[in-house]
Amino acid sequence: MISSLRGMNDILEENYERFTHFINTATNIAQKYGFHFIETPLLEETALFKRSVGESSDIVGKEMYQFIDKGENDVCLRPEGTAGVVRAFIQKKLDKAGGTHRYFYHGSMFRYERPQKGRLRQFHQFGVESFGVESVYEDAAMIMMAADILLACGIGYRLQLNSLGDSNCMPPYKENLVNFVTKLEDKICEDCVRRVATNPIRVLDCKNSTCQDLYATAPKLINNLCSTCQDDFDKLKKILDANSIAYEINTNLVRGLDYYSKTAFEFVSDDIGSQSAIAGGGRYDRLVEFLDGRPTPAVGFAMGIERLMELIQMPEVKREGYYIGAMDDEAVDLVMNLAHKKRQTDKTTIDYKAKNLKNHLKGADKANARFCCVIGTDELENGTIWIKDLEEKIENKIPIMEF
RNA sequence: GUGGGAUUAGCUCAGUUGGUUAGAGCACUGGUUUGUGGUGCCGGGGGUCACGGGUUCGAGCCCCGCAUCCCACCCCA
Repeated sequence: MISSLRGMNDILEENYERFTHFINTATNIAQKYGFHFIETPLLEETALFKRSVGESSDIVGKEMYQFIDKGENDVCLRPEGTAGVVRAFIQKKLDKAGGTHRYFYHGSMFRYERPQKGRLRQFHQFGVESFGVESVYEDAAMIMMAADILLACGIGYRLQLNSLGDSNCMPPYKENLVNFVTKLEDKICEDCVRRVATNPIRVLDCKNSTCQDLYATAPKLINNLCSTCQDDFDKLKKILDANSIAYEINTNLVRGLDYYSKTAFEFVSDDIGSQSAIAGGGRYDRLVEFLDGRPTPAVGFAMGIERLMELIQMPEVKREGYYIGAMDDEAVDLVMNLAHKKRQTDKTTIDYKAKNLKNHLKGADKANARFCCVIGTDELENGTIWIKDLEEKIENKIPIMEF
């Protein structure tokens, strides 16, 4: 038997119901916020991700499905969605057109990681990206949209917030931190030594308690923001307060992708194990420029659909449509004919075998039909059909012509 | 990538110190004497015990390998 590749799952049956329910709910809400659907290719030039996500990130450094195609192009399966959307935005010259452009997308992402619960090699994200709005109100709207989607799906969460600063305050802070940590280099753990070289801010997040003690007096970015960043961060908190969105400040929250600046946020669930981030995003004002576009402010977030799936509260399934069965072999052809007619307007289930009434009622239950319709000898003779409303428990016979 | 655990029917799991034809519940399917369901009763199908080796007279059970999933690290959605 050939089975699917490691970390790559099929989505079917009950999982498909959950999956589509989420997509429909999220799509609906994104549209209410004025976002439009965008679809970008799964395969992109490798350079796109190296330049956007950043070569220092784990995603690009060791998790990409990268290969040389038959035309000798260096390509890879997208590990995240933002880079492709930004590329499309620039390619369509919307950066030069000006104005605001808001998109949402959903689809497969690929990362060559060791799978565990909530971490797959092919997984699905729902994401949104907003271009051209510098105002921090847009950051707040993003967070509110994500919160609305989670709420609509009945998913509980904790919202963590941080500011990563901008090109004014981040570089000097980073230098400051590197100096601080470098002095401790012989005392900190191996991972931290590596982090100093790749993504220094991550050391603050280290789980090693020795490291944590050493970093207690480390400079915090949140105390070193420039006035613009500080004002925006304060304003963001005010907007969220005014709209009853609860949050906690996590000064160690660092997005793993290099392109983020200023607002960074993460929605976390305590009910799905160690892979607890269910949505994450933030502002990325410099990314369009990095990818050769005209400087354009932007903000976005992405949600991990598989992680949300088991948290989604599914709406109660209601009885729907018709079930039609025959109690006599001679009636089967007629049943088939009626079903074809009924299917033009309603969901209709049909049993091809003649059975007694009890079994048809059982079948109608199993199909979760609202109406159980049966044709037996009596009905054949009189040209009628027996119909029972399984919810209201009302039954009657009507002429077949009126069915 | 590192360390640990698990793997028996479609699903959730039993399976004794290694010993005959490997079990249960649920699900599926059929019947239930006269046309009333979701919740009665009786029956039926379904397993290369993940896979590959080894030890043994004999392996679901012991040993080695491998795959997948799970947990932690790491990372992130």
